[in-house]
Amino acid sequence: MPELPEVETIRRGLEPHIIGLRLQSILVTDQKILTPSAREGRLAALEGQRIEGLSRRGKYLVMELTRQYLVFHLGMTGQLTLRDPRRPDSRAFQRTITGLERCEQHAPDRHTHLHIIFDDGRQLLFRDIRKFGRIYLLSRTNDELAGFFRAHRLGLEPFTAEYNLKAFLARFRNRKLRVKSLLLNQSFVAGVGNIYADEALFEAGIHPARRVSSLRKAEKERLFFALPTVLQRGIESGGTTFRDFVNSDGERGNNQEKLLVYGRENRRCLRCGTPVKKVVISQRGTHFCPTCQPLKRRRTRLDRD
DNA sequence: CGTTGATCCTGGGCGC
DNA sequence: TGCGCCCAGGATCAAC
Repeated sequence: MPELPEVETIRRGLEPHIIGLRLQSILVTDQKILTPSAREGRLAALEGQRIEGLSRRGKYLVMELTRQYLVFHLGMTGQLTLRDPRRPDSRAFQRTITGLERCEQHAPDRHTHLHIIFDDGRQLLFRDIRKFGRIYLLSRTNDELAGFFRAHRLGLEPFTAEYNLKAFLARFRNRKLRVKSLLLNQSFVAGVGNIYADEALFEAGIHPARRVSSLRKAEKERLFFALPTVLQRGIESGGTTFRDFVNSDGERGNNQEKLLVYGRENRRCLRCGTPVKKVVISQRGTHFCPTCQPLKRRRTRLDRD
């Protein structure tokens, strides 16, 4: 479930600690998470390369090395944590109450599929219970990164200049799918997943089952502003942890306490008190307030005969 | 091309 | 206590 805010939280946590480090060795214990570009010993080429940058595009985390890019996608349950073997580990990846577990690194276990060992002895561990995560290896010398994102059809990047109202409105075209489905499509706005899609639609007062073609301009504009709002809130709260997300220090996020509809089925809407409903759209659990996000436009004086 | 639905994967929660 | 069942969902791919 790592979406843009969770990946950005990890990026910000790792960046100050790993820039400048040299990769000493890579240990792979499950090839499943490696795409063909990173398989069959190709990761050995990383040894000796230095980390020059750590960036993010949508839900992808990009480690910029001397000659190559190591690209991570965390899928549903992917975790990237730093570990110093000279320091004590937390006992296990136990579920803990938010805030209790502070800066406790975790020892590798049977779900840890990749170890990157740095020249100072520290390790970056990739752990992924459901193995939906993927690791890609790209050339940096003949820059394959832009082509990679093009091939994966990544759309507008929030918090950049390309995320502007004109480009946003242009991406609706004459599409017929439901607005929730559009938000989950990474070729629309990159980095939005199930949680933040529901939150943005609540923020914008739009029913998730609305057909995109039925949206009025004012509604599209509200959505344009709602998306960065909920994403920014997620980043500032250190990401959303329902079960598996932890930051690079092994800590849980706090944004689950700030969510307005996601995971609040049958509980009262925090704005109006109506019980929050949950339906399935595009095979995804979808939460909304039937009052704040009406499916049909309420009749107003102007609508009457 | 646009859209929908199956698929991958594991642990947790539930009913019995 | 334990078993079987079902659910959670991001991206990809097949099908229409």
